[in-house]
Amino acid sequence: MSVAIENFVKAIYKNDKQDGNDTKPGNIAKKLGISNAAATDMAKSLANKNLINYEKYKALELTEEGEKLALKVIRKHRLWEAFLHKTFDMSLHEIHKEAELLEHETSDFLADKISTYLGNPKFDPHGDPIPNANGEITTKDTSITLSKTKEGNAYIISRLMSDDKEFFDFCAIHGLKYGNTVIVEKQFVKNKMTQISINNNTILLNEDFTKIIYVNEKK
Amino acid sequence: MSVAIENFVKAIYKNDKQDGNDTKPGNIAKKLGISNAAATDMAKSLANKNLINYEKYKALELTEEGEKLALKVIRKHRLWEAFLHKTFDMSLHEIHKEAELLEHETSDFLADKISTYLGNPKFDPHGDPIPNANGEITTKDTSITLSKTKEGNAYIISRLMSDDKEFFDFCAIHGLKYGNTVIVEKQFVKNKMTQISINNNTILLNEDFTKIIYVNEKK
DNA sequence: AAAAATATTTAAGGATACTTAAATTTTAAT
DNA sequence: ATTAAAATTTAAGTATCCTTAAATATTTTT
Repeated sequence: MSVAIENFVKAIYKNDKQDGNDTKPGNIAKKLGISNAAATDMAKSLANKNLINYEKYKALELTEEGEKLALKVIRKHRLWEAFLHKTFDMSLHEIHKEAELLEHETSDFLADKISTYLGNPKFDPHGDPIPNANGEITTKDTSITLSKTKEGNAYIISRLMSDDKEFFDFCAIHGLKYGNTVIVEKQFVKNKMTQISINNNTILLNEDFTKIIYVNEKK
Repeated sequence: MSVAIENFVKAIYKNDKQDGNDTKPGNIAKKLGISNAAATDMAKSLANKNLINYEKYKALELTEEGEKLALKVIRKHRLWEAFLHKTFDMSLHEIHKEAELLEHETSDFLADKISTYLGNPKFDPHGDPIPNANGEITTKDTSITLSKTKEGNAYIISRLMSDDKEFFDFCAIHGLKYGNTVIVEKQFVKNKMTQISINNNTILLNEDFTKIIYVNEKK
């Protein structure tokens, strides 16, 4: 499948299963940086290939085949991220950029080699789950966003759900990293801000960030 | 630049500097598996982009810029080959296939990371020279093809110049590998065959193979 | 040097993945 | 329930990279 098609099914999958956005053409178009008209065109074309179900004016739905393709691409993306992070010590933003390109030119054979080499990891360095070779993905996620944590508790960062360089740079500077511990000092409910302590520093995060940082309570 | 363009300049470079074929559109078309007409079209388009000099009915010539691009792609290809061979122990044929895809989606930044990781190697597992980040390539090659060796002498394999799976499979089976030693037992000049000994086995190679296996005399 | 063979170019056209602008449908507001 | 706003679709068109078939130029043979 072409790069455009792979990115299209990936965008549908992510909107649907991850970001909780709807999957109408306009939303997919925005995510991919193409016009609405182009998204409608692609939707028809993918329906012909039996990758999605398309009804005019309705949200786009992946078929079983379409979801399989999306999961394959996501698998390759996240395996590359894990690999580049480990092998070349590249930043969260860098690995995302490179993986975004490599994912489309990676054979299933090579993906399996990378996976084996890494010990078949279940999560990438952002904490995103890596589908296995059969397209099975760990979805049972008990973690919550920082915005929903309780004052006084300690949490372990489980996921940094973003593609944004500024966010990753911020995280790198302040030690917000997969596996690290944060203490929630105060929830400013009205202002939708959260005050946390990490590495003995206090920082105040607004909703933009507390909604994409996932954590598990530390016991 | 697009995949098609990168492959086009690469094909010109290889025909010209490596395989000693001429670089008229027809020859490039054959190498790339496209029609002659498509090659002519591309030639005009690349000339517009100042990647080649194009005169009707003449051989295609890379401009300085075009050669730079070709060397960049070749660098990425050969770095990937070296990397995949070392890290995942993949065969000569497999690394070629994968590198053929990855080469177009690899940033200069990542290429340099791979190079550093490998200790900035000058040759890939086929013995092909790897251009450095400035596009400089080791061309002073003192090696000769097996077809030109002398009876009774011992040689070290320095290069297996091919993209062909059958050839690589043959090499793998018989221990014909970069760095290994062969003894030339007999040259059948008339029949253009060469009898060699490797790992205490005697094998007889015809010209198809002796012209793409390069060696250096062992002292 | 002319004829035959070969290679290259031109011409016309197709598929893919986009664009903008206009028309249509859906959704939200009053 | 209309109307206004927003989103989606259709229509027309573009760029890239390919195709086959026909025209033209070059090269080889005699």
